[in-house]
Amino acid sequence: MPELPEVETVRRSLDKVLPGHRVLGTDLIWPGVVGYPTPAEFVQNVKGLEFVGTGRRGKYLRLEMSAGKTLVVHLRMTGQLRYQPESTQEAPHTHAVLHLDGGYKLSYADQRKFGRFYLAEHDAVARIAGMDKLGPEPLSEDFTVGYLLGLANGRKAPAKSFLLDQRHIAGVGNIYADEALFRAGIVPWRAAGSLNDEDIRRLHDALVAVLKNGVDYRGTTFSHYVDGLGETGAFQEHLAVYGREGKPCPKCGTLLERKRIGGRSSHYCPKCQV
DNA sequence: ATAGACCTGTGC
DNA sequence: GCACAGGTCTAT
Repeated sequence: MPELPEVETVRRSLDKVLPGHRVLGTDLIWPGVVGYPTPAEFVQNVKGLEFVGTGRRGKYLRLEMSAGKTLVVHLRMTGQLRYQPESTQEAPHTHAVLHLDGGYKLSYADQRKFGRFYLAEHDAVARIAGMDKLGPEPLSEDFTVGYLLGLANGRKAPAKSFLLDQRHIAGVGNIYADEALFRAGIVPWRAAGSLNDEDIRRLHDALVAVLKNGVDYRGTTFSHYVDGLGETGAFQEHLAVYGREGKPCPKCGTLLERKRIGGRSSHYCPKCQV
């Protein structure tokens, strides 16, 4: 599921309701969800902590807590983090429930069990969760055309794989990479180093625009993605190419195609993208 | 760079 | 039965 726009939408939804709540206790239904520390330590350490704020780095959600601790959550493909009343029936595949004061709970469901929780001191949690090698945030001022130009220079990797590398840009996933390449008119298999200045500028602008667009529409829901209050996104109604193979290109009407690039399905228009 | 691993489910 | 699914890590 979640790429930058989805994780950002989860963050914004939880930011309205979570701060101020204290953790009374945790049900770890499937202990494997805890990446750090041990499941028993996690349950012990999180008890009594209060949520104080939220943050996001790439696809990692940061829930800042009292006592200088941070709970990092990565939803991977099918993770769902929901703030809901204690009385709400748990969704299928619920692996962890943090019981909060005030009659609420924070429930984590994940069909494929890829997502992970990490709890550590504020300044150590990034390293532990593996988020210390992330590239710049694409919606920040750090992400410039010049940065992308220098980064792509000499790279043989396909543009698609180049965009998905979290060390290059944090938070871009399969949907938004395909959408950005379409908007920039670049086929996904073009070597990143073969893109000229004008290509890179278009790619940069397309990436920023499509990610902003995704955030504005509160993410893309195919089957699993929901925000922190269980609401689906709406960007699936505005996708140009992703998941639309065999359908007409919104620009030229040519039938869209799909190819595997770098092990991931890539959707493109054979006429608009070169 | 590609394949396999991690998991469970859906659709053809 | 097989392919495929929003992600990332490891091994070859």
